[in-house]
Amino acid sequence: MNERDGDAGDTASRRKDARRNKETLLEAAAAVFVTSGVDAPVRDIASRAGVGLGTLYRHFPTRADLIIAVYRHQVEACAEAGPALLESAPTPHDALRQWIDLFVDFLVTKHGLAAVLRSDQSGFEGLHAYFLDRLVPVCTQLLDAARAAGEIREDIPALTLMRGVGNLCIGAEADPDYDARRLAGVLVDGLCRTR
Amino acid sequence: MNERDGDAGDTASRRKDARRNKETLLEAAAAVFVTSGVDAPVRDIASRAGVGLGTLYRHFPTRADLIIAVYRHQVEACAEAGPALLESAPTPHDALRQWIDLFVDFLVTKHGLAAVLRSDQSGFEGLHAYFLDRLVPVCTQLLDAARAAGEIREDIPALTLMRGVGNLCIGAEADPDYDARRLAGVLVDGLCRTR
DNA sequence: CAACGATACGGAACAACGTTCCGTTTAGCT
DNA sequence: AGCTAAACGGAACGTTGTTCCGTATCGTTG
Repeated sequence: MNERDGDAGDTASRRKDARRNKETLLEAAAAVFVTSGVDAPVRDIASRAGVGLGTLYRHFPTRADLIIAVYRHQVEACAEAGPALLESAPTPHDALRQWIDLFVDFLVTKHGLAAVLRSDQSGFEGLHAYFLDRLVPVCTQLLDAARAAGEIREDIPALTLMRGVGNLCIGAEADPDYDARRLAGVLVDGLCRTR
Repeated sequence: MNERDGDAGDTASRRKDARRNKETLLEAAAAVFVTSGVDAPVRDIASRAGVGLGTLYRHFPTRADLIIAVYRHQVEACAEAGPALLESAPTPHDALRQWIDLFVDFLVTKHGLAAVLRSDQSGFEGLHAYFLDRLVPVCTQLLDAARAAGEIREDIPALTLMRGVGNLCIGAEADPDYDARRLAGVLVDGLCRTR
């Protein structure tokens, strides 16, 4: 819970083998995630890193911590894109739409990440919480701006929208006929106050 | 695959203990599903029915077959509601909206059913196929009618819409702050050609 | 109605998973 | 060099879904 900020701090360990192993594990995990998805067995990652299971679990007490560590940079980038888009886009609603596109692309790119984001599976509360803590405020900002401009309906909270978009992305990478990006676009369109 | 029609036929077995056990299993499964969700361990269902694992697996070779059998009636009702709504609703788009509401209610009521509908998990292809075979044609009919009336955009296939709505329902039963029904409504709104 | 063969039964056993635990090794300070 | 705290590996545990087979039982047939 206190690992929320910067990588420089928590990678610090007295022993350099520990630091090296953590790094190796991150690389191995990233590699395995792209080939087998985030559901890949923990053992695969450990063996790919040439490391024991105990080592993996000491560095990343739960599978969620590993996923968070692997994708932290990209989540950060997505979060930072929010305010930027708000300035560059013609309208707040356009900014929102573009940001959602970013978010969708991120989720769809990682095999099964979206599926794992629904925290009802035990052990993933951490992942869920991290995503929400970092991205919901950004989404709220975009939504508020669009609301203030009178562009969208007022009764959809950021958290609901994000969970909805996240859910829409589930299984998107497996099936080319299911276009999660377009569907998310439709959802954002539906936010507009018409009628 | 040939279990698709009527229950009267396939429940027929020479031995009445077999028939009785199948019935008991269905009741036990339904009961366990409402308390523990469709993810409930198979052993729970078998023991609740006072029956061995082998018995359960002989009657329902895969967990999906069990789920299908338990919910067949309700799926059927949902499917039949489609054409009816098309006649009773003022516009095709209204019919579509109401039908989606029905579909969402069905999914949200069953704990975790929506989550399990994404067939990427092995063993659930059957469930996925059953739902799709039965409901996609209905949804297609509603969509076509709305398209013919010029009410909605044309580039969202029924399958995509249904998978999207199904995904939106994932985890809805667990968290009162996540309103899948409203979100599905927004999605259907987004289908309307505006701008 | 008795015997027999097909059918169904129960649950032990297997495989795959995440996670825990602990005896062993080793890095880095004194 | 020696010592201790830290990190290591991987066997072992608990929980899944699923398979398998020796045993019990039903329904028919002589």
